[in-house]
Amino acid sequence: MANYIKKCPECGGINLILNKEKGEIICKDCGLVIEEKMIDFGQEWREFDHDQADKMRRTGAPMTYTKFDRGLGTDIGQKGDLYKLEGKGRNKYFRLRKWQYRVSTAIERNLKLALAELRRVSSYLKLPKSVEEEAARIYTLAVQRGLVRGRSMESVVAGALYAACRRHEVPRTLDELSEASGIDKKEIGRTYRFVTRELGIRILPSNPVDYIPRFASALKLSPDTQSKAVEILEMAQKSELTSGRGPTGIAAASLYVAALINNEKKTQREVADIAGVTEVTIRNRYKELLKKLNLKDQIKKKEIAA
DNA sequence: AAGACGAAAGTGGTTGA
DNA sequence: TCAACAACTTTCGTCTT
Repeated sequence: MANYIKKCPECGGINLILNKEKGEIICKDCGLVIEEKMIDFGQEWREFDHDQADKMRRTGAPMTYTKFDRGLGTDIGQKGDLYKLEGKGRNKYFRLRKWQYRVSTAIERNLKLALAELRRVSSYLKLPKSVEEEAARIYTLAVQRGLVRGRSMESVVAGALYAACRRHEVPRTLDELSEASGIDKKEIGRTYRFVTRELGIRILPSNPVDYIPRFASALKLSPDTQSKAVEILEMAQKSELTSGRGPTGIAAASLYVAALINNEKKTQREVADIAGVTEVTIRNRYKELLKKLNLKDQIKKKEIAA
């Protein structure tokens, strides 16, 4: 797995960090995110249950859910799968099979359109291929279960993408999804919750740390500040300042404080815009951070030194 | 003049009876 | 199903640099 890029185009630094899971290469010297869309070296699928496992584990040519006819139309309820199912799963499959027989052409048409849309949004957001795959799979499952009925195709696509991002710890905010897909934020949230609940997809609360590199890069903060922010974030988590709070707000506040400490001051407004929260939220988090951790000292010291 | 701060009122979502 | 509730936003006035 070679690193194709040897030097940072921004600063010429050679200190490049490869983040496999997020599909990112980050320059350690200037913090520039060089490549976000690179191939993912890890396992790019998740297995919900054993028949999924059989389908997804593979030797030989890869199959992909981003192609509309994969997993649909031709092979639901084929012999091999049925033997491995029992009870509820078996019934479900019989049901699906009958259902699918009737409307398979409609589903195919739907999928073809939806996956085109999915690819469009995904590339707009520069999401790793692995996330796109996951989203495609979620969407496929959703269609098979008839969850799209009564909802716009686009919103389900957006919801699936959002869920896929979360599962792969490459979180995008609802705002970003909304901008990319042109769907109302609330609508995405709604379908996202609905789909994940119906499909029994368990999503961990997103970790604020995952937002840091992207925000830091967008704010052109030094890698030093970036790691400082992560440090602060970890301290905050230990002090249980993070539970129940919006992860983006916490990430933003940590960055803001880190920037202060490192004399790279950004205004609250700037940070707030990038993170998609308001200044007020940053202030509140910021206040809590100062109070619970003794960061005050660190900032004071800097002021005196300066 | 711009940024930081905080109070007050409003919004959408979750929770628990 | 409804009301209480927490988190977050919007708006606005005041203080600081």
